Amino acid sequence: MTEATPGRRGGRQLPTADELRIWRDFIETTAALGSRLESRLQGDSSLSTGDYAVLLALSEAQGEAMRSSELASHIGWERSRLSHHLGRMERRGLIRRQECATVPRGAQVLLTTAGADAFRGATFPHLRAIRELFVDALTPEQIVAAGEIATALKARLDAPRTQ
Amino acid sequence: MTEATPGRRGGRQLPTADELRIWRDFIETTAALGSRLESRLQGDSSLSTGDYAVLLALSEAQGEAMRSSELASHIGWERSRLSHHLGRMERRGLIRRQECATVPRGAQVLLTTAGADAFRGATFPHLRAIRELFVDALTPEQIVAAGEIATALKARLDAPRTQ
DNA sequence: ACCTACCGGTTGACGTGTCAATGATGCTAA
DNA sequence: TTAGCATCATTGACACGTCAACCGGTAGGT
Repeated sequence: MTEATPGRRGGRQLPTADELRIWRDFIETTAALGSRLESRLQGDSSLSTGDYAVLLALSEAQGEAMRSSELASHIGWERSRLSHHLGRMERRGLIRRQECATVPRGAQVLLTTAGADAFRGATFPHLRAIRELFVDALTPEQIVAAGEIATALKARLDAPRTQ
Repeated sequence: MTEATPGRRGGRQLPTADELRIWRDFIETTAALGSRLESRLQGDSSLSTGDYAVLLALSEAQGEAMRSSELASHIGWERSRLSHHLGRMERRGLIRRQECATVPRGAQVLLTTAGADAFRGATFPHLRAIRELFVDALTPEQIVAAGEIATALKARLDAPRTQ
């Protein structure tokens, strides 16, 4: 729709100065928002957002357990990243790993009671921080717009041709 | 304005399910956009976005040189982070460091010719990637909205009380 | 039976980021 | 003068992410 006429808009190769200024504001602010959330979570619960994502997925799984690669695809991580992270979480006693009986070569990831406790303690302050720093910072219309922008950006990222 | 009546909106402590879904889409997509830009830049020029930020600042400085802490505050980094990064960039020959004549204990950061070349080679593909993945993915109205959202989020992040 | 190819998971190397501690230097006040 | 004290920059320890290599095992084809 926006790309119907390659004459004006599609012909340009580079962003304008205004577009570039908005781009920088946008990417830097969202990155800063992410790190602020990260450090709030860290201070409130000694968990990273990565820890939180893993614990959330395990909490919602039946038996509070999942196969490793299943967990990886559920939270959208590479297997290697998850393996490293699980190693660190295991050292801190948040999860356990054991061989999977049903699937050969599969590894079950189990929530420990310490992990479940940490997750429960982290949830409320984390959601409150999301509300303070994101929801309350925007008007309802802006929240809707943010959702639409995310959808549009995601569609472009997932599009095969543009790489 | 939005916060005038604590009855409906200000009274709630936690985000709604819809708000939370938008939050996740938003933060995950912007993070993915950042990493895609990162890997595009890496592939096109063997520079990271951190390298690019440093080289951009130095290119625009008179004499293609800046004092270290000046550079740090210009691109919004902690001095420690910059010091580590400059060490890696120096190993790759992109910059040089030397004692500053004017300021005692100050360190001048200088662009090398290799650094300037790398920056020149990286600029065009980087800006093109920004256009493809951000500008072209959004309607003009969405770009404006993205700028306003970034401004609102930044204002909240900078507000002292909410921390 | 054997070779190959894939699959699930781990590991190592390295770049990156934060935090806290450490020099090195100049300023200021007892 | 000397005892703090702030400032500029670096360093070390550690968490985190990606990439490529690896390992053990199952499955298919010959």
